[in-house]
Amino acid sequence: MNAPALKHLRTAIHRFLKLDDAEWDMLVPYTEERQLAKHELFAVEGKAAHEVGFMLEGNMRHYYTRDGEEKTTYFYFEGHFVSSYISCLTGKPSELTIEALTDCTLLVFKYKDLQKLYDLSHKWERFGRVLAEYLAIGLEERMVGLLMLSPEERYLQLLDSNKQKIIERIPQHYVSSYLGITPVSLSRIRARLLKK
Amino acid sequence: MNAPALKHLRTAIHRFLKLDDAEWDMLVPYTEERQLAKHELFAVEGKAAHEVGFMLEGNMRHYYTRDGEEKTTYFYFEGHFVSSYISCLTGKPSELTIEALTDCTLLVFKYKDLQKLYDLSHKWERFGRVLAEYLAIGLEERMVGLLMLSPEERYLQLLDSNKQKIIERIPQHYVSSYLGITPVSLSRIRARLLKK
DNA sequence: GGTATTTCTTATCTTAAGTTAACGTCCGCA
DNA sequence: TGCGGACGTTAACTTAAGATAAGAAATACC
Repeated sequence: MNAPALKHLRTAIHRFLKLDDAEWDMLVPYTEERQLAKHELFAVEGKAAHEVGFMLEGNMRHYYTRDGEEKTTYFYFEGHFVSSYISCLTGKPSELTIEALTDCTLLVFKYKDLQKLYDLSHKWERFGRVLAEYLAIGLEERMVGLLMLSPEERYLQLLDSNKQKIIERIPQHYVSSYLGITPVSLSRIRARLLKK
Repeated sequence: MNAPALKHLRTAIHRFLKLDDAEWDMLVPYTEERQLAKHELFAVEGKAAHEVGFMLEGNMRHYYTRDGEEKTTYFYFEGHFVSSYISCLTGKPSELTIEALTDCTLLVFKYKDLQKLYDLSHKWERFGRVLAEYLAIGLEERMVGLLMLSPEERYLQLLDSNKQKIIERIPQHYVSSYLGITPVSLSRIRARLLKK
């Protein structure tokens, strides 16, 4: 077992709620470290997803496909959970694909093992609740941004976030589709902002 | 106690998970029926929210305010839960206002009472998880629609949903801001569609 | 190191949405 | 019942984004 990796995960979980050692130990045997090479996939559209990952290193994106075009709607960074979570929850085929943008290191566990913990432990069930609540809060913020801000404002907001350095290293056409605009449009917005 | 109202709520909860009578009875004493007149508010921007409602009758909207302008981002219908849920979760002041669009009848309970149930009962904790997951799934769908569909497609999608009849009775400028466009724009889209 | 591919920018043209304003209709309320 | 305000439509104009294409820059890969 990779102790620093597990410690990293435990710290991340503790941002949601504190687990005592016994509770934490329930998860450990189910975790497995995994490497993904750049461009490898963690979830594939059309296939039901069964796993949840925790990002130790690297970053990933997820995208939907429409009319043959990929629409990137989310990025994952170090310290985040990564999963086609809705597919895990519903058991239906994933509507999205998750791709490694760089070489990545993950801790992976199966969703059904997490469900076992939900069954066995009220505390883990609570973790599941708080995780879903956290997810919902993030999605709500994102949605409000899409409804209330212009593409330019959304881009500035993204740069303001603490992920600016990483964003700058992500291919721009992925960022543009995250913002809901075309790559050409983002390029123009950037040119406009430079002049100011 | 209003038995049909409670039955309606129980049925709605059972869509998430089944409660036995003892579990259900834990909630009942905390519920209270409430009438809201058209234009009355259920949550107010700037004030922390403490309540969760269940809609027995009528419909509501929630909106954010920006530059003095109201942006409607959600509608609530009969059989839905209504709450400034994020404010309840975080304890922070609500960023949104919830307004009755028609006279409404609600069953209301306090979020802190729900939290008590979370503490007392694994099963209720699970309800909280499933509710949050349901919320997240809905928000994800909404977000993907905003990113991948044109305003016209979003409007058609909204009409296709099972709420068409109700949507048609909601003032159009609320619908337009739900779609992320101006009232003028929605009016043009409608004119365009009529010609087809 | 050099070639091929991907990515980003720039330009042109088209299309649609934003803005503002005018007008008609409907509705609530005095 | 009549007045005032809210709502929806239409029109004219402005602004910005989409589509397409071409070229430059960066990157990947042999």
